Amino acid sequence: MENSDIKNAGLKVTLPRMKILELLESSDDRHLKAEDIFKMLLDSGEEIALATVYRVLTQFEAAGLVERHHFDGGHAVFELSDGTHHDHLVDIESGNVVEFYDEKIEHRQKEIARKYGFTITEHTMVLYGRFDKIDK
Amino acid sequence: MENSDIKNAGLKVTLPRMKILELLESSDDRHLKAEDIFKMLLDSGEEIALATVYRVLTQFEAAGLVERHHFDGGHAVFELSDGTHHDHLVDIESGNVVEFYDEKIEHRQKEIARKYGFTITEHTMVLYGRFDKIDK
DNA sequence: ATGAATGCAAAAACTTTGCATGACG
DNA sequence: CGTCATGCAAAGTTTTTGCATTCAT
Repeated sequence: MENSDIKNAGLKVTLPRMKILELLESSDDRHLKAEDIFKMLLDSGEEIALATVYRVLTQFEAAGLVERHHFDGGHAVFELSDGTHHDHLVDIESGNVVEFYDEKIEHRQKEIARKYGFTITEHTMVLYGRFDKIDK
Repeated sequence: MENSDIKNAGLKVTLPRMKILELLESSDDRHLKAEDIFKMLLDSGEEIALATVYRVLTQFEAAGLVERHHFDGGHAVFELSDGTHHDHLVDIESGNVVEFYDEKIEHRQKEIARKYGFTITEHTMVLYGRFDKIDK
């Protein structure tokens, strides 16, 4: 259960934290803005402040529970981290996000870092574009 | 000269636009925040408004003259586009940015897009980390 | 009980916009 | 000269912070 995740992060198990974590786990859309989360929680009858959402997400990020991404658009999106790294395809029309992982790219990134004498702590790759229409 | 760039973009050649373009061309740091540009111009004695910097950068971006990136940190950085695509190494301590281009990665990205039925219009790859200390 | 977490409101950081004035072609 | 661009200030967004109150342990 997710309570242990919160505890392991050295955080008290509070209602807001549980609700946010539950929402991130159950949401269809894995990539949510703070405001999305805030509104979804309000809609489901929770009492929560937007400031709390930001604070909790920042704590979860520090604990490695979630990842914060800055896709184009000037706002951050958060996703539950699943331990494994992955990159993103972002549909510039719908905003839909698809995750992918490619061993060749990961490997090549390491080679590049070595070439530049660079130690990677984190990396993001985002392909912006459109998913082909499936006209039938 | 850069005046033709501005004209080709369908924009009047005004002092603010020229100064911003000149600064982007001459700056040591190729990646600047709007506020950086604003302050640098003020420091060099120009009279300009921050709003103008944002407006001009947005126009330049639309014209393909500059690129806007959203690295981690909640603010956009702008760089003069040189026609060729490249990716970035960002030093998480100093904020220094190094550009690189890797044919293998570009090629692999296209393969991935094809696999997902995705048409890429743009893409960014950022490696965050540290440049190895060169202790002598 | 006591230290941490929350809610609220205010503020901060970044960016956009309305409008009167000024400059380009 | 007409139109487009600028400056200024105000407003919009997104995110952070201070403080009194509430909650978890």
